[in-house]
Amino acid sequence: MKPVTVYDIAREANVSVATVSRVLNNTAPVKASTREKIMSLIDKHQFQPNALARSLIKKETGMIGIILPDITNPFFPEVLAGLEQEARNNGYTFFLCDTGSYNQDSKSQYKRESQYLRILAEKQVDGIIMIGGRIDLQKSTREMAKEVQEVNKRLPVVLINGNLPGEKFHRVIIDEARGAMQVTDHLIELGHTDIAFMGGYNQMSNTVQRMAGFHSAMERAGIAVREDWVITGGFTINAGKALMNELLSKDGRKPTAIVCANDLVAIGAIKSAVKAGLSVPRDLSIIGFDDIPLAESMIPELTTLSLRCLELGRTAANIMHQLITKTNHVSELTTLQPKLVIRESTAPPPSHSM
Amino acid sequence: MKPVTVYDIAREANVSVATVSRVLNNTAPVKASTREKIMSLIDKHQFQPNALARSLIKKETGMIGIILPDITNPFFPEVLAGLEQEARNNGYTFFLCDTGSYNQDSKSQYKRESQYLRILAEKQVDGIIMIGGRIDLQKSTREMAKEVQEVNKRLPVVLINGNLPGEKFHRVIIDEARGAMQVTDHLIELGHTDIAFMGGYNQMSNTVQRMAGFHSAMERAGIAVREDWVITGGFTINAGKALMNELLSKDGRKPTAIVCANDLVAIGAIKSAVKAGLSVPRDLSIIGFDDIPLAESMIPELTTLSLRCLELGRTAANIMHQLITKTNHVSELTTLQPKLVIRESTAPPPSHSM
DNA sequence: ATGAAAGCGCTAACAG
DNA sequence: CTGTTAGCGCTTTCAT
Repeated sequence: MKPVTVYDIAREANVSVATVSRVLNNTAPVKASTREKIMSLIDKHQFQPNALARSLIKKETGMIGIILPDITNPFFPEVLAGLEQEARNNGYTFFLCDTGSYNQDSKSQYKRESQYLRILAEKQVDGIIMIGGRIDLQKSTREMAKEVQEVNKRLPVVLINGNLPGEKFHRVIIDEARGAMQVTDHLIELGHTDIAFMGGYNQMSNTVQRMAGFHSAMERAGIAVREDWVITGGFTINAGKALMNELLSKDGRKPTAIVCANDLVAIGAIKSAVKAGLSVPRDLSIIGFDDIPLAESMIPELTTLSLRCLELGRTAANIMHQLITKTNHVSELTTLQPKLVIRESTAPPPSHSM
Repeated sequence: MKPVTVYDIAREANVSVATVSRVLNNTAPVKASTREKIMSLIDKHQFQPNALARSLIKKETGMIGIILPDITNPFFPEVLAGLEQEARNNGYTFFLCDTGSYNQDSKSQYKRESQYLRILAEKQVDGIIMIGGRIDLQKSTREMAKEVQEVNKRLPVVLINGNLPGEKFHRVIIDEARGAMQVTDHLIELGHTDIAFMGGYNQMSNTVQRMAGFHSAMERAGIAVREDWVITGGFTINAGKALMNELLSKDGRKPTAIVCANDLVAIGAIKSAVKAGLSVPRDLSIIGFDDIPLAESMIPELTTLSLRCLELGRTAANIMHQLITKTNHVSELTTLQPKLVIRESTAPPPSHSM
């Protein structure tokens, strides 16, 4: 069954397509009676204007592309929810492009990002938001940056919690180094001195920033960092488990507290620690990063740093909207401050007098 | 800066647009030398064909719309990942439409579903996949069903784990009643007789099915169900907490085991139980439903029923692809069998001799 | 207040 | 192997 078009409506209403278009878009006054007639015809035939044709001429699609590495990591849905909440009111819909880092080598992940970048551009999205992936790399190749720059020339690109060298991008980020300092300070204030850092990847900028914050807090407190207590290996629960096992298997003194690269790692770490017979936080304090919804539901409830994912998403959506409509000048960088959330997984060290 | 079009390429290559189109789509042989020339021009100008124009004429967009109620519930990202994995290879991209049930009354959720249904149709998606929302309702209004039927006439609709009255839809579902029976049987085999059911909503079909499975397993074992131990109130961690508190505050005998409507509720229930001084599973066995990734990472690890989310997504993507390409006849209903995953949150009841 | 006509950027006959 | 031409369904001047 052939879809009905403006022509069908126009013919049946004895008007021109222009008039139909006018009532569709409220773009010019139309006599009440003809408007009525057209409206009822639209209703009768369940007419739905073809958005492709409209977008083709109007040069706007109301579509925003999101490129992210792994939708099953709870951090991303949280940001997405923020994006959606905000952008919905402005009439945008989202293309979700998951590059599927979870079971891929990173090379194919970046290749997939390139693909999606191209596809989204071809589909004429009004803007692209990137989270994770190549924009989290400490050093991305010239080519990887160039691709995004090229896209950025044609349509607005907003980077969430990441960056790319070269030309400046619009970004909204959480001050991660500062967050890591807050987290570490909290541990230090509790009396800890034997503090480890766990998780993430050395080649990723978020990890480097978090580590940097960790280091400066330690330094400021005059505590030496034991480099063999700074171990990386991923952002997943399994990574946390493995890293904790690794840490526990080392000879000699054990840390009394651990700063984790994110909540998932912290959860894995707690898991392994408990399995090894340790009590959290009595024997070992563990602190996360992100504040995903599950953090509050762990036993013990996870002390962590809120990255305010929802606001991150909302802010990005807002900026994107500004960029698309070009209403005001938008500052290149928007920085949100994280917030320490003290719950149950941290306490004074065991040797400490209470 | 004006985007470059096939015309620009054609002019500069001294060929017609048709030839450019031919090399773009490999739709007819082109002399190697002219192909080369065109290719290099494409590369030089970073030409990207406008997918809107192409789709307008080809009547296919490679876009699939997904309508779901809450992306922050980990069940959905898991299904999404499955969809994406499968559909990516067939060249589809996804529109994510989150109706945001998390902080809305249900009325505005359904309104939002209607909106998205319309938007997706207008954007000419090749198909729509629905999960949750109105298709989970025990009784949906005539109107809600009609809307989807109307859409289903114009383009393929696939329902995941739900249904709608009236005209038949293509569906892929998990046998939830059977799953609830497996879960309950597991508890019964452990020696439990005082078993409660917790979570979900009475007006939702998934809850009703799960309850039905629970009831039939109990009946088959000759155990009477205490109706005041069957309590509903949502699918979230907070719902689980509240319901557990409610259960614990009741006078008289307490259940020794609880079947939860999903993992999130189970997590909340464990949380409250532990807070109340109970040990899981020593004092109380708790069993979930879904097997979200976090289930394995709880302490204790959650015994649950795998809904095989990934496969659910993959299967749906496959079916959708068949429907879109009309390659083979696709059976209306595809049923996946769930799988009991025994972990740590269930054990024999306390009074039971070991 | 309305209509005629010219595209938006591309593909697909049809002709050569 | 290549060019010409007619649309896809809609919006938008420019007339009237």
